[in-house]
Amino acid sequence: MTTIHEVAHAAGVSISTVSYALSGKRPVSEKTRKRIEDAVHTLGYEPDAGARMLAGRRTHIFALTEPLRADTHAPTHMAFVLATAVAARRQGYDILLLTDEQTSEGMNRVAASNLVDAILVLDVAPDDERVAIARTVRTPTVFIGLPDDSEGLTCVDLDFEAVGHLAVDRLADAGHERITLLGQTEVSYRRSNFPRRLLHGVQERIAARGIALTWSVTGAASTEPAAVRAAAEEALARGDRAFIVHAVDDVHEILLSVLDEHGLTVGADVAVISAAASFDTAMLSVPIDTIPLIPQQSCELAVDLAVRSLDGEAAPRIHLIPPEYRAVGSVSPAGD
Amino acid sequence: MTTIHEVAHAAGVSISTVSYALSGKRPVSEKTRKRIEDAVHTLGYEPDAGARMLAGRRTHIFALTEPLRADTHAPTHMAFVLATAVAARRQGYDILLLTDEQTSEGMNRVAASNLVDAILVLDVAPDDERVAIARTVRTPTVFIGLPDDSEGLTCVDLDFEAVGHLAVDRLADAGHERITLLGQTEVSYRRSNFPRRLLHGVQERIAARGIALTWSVTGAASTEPAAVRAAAEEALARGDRAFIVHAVDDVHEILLSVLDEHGLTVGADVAVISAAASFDTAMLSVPIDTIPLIPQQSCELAVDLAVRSLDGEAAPRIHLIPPEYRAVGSVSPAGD
DNA sequence: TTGAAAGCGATACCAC
DNA sequence: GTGGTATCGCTTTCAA
Repeated sequence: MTTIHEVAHAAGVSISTVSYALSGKRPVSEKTRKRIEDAVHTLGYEPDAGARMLAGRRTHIFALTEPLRADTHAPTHMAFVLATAVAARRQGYDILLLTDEQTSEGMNRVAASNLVDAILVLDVAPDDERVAIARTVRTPTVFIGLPDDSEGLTCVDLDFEAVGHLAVDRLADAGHERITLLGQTEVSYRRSNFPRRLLHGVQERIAARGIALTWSVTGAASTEPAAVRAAAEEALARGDRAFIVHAVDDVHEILLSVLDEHGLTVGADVAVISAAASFDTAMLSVPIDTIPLIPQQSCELAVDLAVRSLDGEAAPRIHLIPPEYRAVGSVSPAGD
Repeated sequence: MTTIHEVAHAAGVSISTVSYALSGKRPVSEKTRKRIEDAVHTLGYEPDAGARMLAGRRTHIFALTEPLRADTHAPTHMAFVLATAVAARRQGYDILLLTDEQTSEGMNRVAASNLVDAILVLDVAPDDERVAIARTVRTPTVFIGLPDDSEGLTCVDLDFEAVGHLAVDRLADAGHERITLLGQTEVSYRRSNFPRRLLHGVQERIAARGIALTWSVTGAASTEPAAVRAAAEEALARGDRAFIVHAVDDVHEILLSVLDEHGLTVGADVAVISAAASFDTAMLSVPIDTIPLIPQQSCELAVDLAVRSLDGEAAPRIHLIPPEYRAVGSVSPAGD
């Protein structure tokens, strides 16, 4: 195993110079730096993780707690995990996985043993038990999601209420006076809080703009596609010609096929907006305007906040990411 | 931060006794052990991870490399990650995530820096680049999956060929002479090797038993359900009354609904076996005999092998897990 | 059955 | 701009 001593010897300098050359925490002359870098390269030197943790006060590891509930949407969840890992790595951090069954035990353990520099919390529930732990632990913690009680916490999330506002505004501006919201599964309105926040945003804005709303909870599209069809059919029967879809990709496809069966053209006869979807809506059979939920955005910001809090910057606060509207032509004036 | 010194002081012993009491590597009298345990408990002591890594030669961390390809089936993949994490934790190990973009770089880095005790490789491709790295690195590596060239490696996987044999045998024993295999997507037959192995097992056995086989590649069920329907319809038109399904849950459901539309009763008019599925086939609308792929099995064995290889046991070799048939009545004699 | 002390391999302070 | 060295907290001989 290559140690810093061997590198120092090969480069003809002391170990402290090697350390400083690598960390950049002290100026090193151009030539010695070059010699050191060469030695590092030819010897394939990589600082020992344990020694670095012990001597420095950084482990260069973040914990990621992810409670995999039965109703977790795997693709979305994976996108968040991946985005977090990539963002962390770019800042020189690795990700240590903390799964269920060890949620509280795991957080306490990694904190007490100084195994990680910070903890990132995924898939936050309204009454998340990890909130209490985050408050007792010394290790900086960043929530990707928003619990009901976020007092004193650092949280990052898409501004779902603003998503609701934005969606309604677009449809209202296009002249629609009746909107159907195809929502998530019933259970997700209880277990998570972002569906509620989006719904709330929508309700606020329809009230302000005098618009009629019908909100339909959808079942899991894969197991009960009939429920989604039924909701779509009823909406059309009611005369609704504007849809906000806050659901998985399958639900979008079902809606699109129902519209197609009725001979309705998206963007002409009927308006559709996909709200807070994290999959690529360009993959749908018909392009749909979208107000995307971008995992990379939330996760990069979360990692940034974690890093900054290690440097003493960053006071606890909630960071709501403003939504962005991406038009591709699925919304047009009503009745045109 | 609580250190081993404080624990030793509180218990009135030396730090070495504390260390031994906790590791159990040296006998400690009952009373002193009790005193130490009490001190540990009241002080909330947890050994410093960095110090432990440096002094001991174990980090108590396993790396898990998971290349998330575009065609990765998220739920299955998550099941494997989760199963690995749980199994590792039970043996006192945490999981460090190594994603794409850093596959080779990551493996080399964690190995060179002694960050992990072993590396677990998920989602193995036939010509996986991680095979070469595993051979150059000192860190013990266990593959969960089987690459084409597995010389000198430790691999764990379901015996997919045996799954093929078993499925054909059951159908043949029930008197079926014509079988349709609804397989995976085309791309997975190129990118992975377990679909090929299952197919091969099926082909071997139908040849041996003189049975006619039609193999259909299915598209992604969610985006091209029509392709799956078509394959099922053709099979019925051909007169096939026995199906082996090696695909995601959606494909199963489509087949079942086609059978239903034709007035065919599973287990009476037609035989269906689900091969190597990792989801719960009891959740399907009609119960189906299954030869399951159990992530927990592979992952637990893999973790076991990793742990054992640290103790110098376990020589490199391939571990194929024998398949198991679970009958629920979806297979019966042909033409009855 | 228990204790003293020598490392483990970095970081970062104190000198020069 | 560079070098010496105390230090981090634990594991593990070596001794008693």
